[in-house]
Amino acid sequence: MNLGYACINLTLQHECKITTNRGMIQRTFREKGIQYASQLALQNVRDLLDIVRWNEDHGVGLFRVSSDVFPWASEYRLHQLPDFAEIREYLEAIGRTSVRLTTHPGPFNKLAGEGATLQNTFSDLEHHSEVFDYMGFMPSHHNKINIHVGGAYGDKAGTLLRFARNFTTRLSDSLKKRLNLENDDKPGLYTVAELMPLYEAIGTPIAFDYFHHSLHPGGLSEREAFELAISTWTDATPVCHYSDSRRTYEDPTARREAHSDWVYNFIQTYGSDVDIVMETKMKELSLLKYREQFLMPQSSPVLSD
DNA sequence: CGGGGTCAAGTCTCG
DNA sequence: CGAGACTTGACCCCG
Repeated sequence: MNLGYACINLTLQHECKITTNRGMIQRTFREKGIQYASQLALQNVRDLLDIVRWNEDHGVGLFRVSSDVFPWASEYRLHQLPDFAEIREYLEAIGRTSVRLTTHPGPFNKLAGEGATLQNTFSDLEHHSEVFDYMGFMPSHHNKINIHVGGAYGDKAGTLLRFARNFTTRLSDSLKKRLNLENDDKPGLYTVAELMPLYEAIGTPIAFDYFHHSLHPGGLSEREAFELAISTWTDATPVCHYSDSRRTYEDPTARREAHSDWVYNFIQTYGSDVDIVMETKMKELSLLKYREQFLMPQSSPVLSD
């Protein structure tokens, strides 16, 4: 099992200002254009390599790449960036590491949407796939591009049909082989069971999100939903997302959907081999702490006393 | 250089 | 019915 975390390494961020999400507001992009976007992207990929190598050095075999590495990516093609040759070398170096890289494009991606929304979704998702191409990854769910269905539009079944049609007819083959779905935390959206027909229609595996499931289980036990979800991964080790509840463990006034800073419970995988992305606010720190608390026998209170 | 207002996109839910 | 959240607070201006 690989444990991983998402987008930010707090240790490197605080010690060396290493981050991958340099960006700019729209006005700055209008004023400075692709030239400046290229400079920021170059710094971002350089730092991404440092973060991925840090992960390797610390036995962290899974990492979610931020979607902010290329600022305003929808406004240009990667090969048009003035610094592209150098950027590409960094992407290739990142791809040669042993860390399993995944990504999670933003909530504006609506593959069941229409018009400009749908066009923007195609462009953003293909961008994520292209970055993985430059990293040298064969298209598969080993390097997943994880999204939510993104809305129900008052008609869950019809929305899934539109999603499946757009997936089948409008996406590149590489993207199709990388895209996967995730269960939602809101009652109006999709449980693992509700995503199964979509998986059966178009083959998009389901990343099981423990916390979302706890908020919106749809009649299945955690074990049932977990096992259903991991049964959909046929070309790669299943990925699950984990967080505890901030409201339960850290702040009774927090929203019920808020993620915790740390992990407080042993992550039950029911005997299956899965990879787990920790979606906790303390990032790699919560991962290191979890490993010490729950995975290293010598630190168990029972044995060390 | 620190603090605060502001910031692309869509949809849903909370307050 | 508007603000806040979502995978992630950071940018940018002003004092």
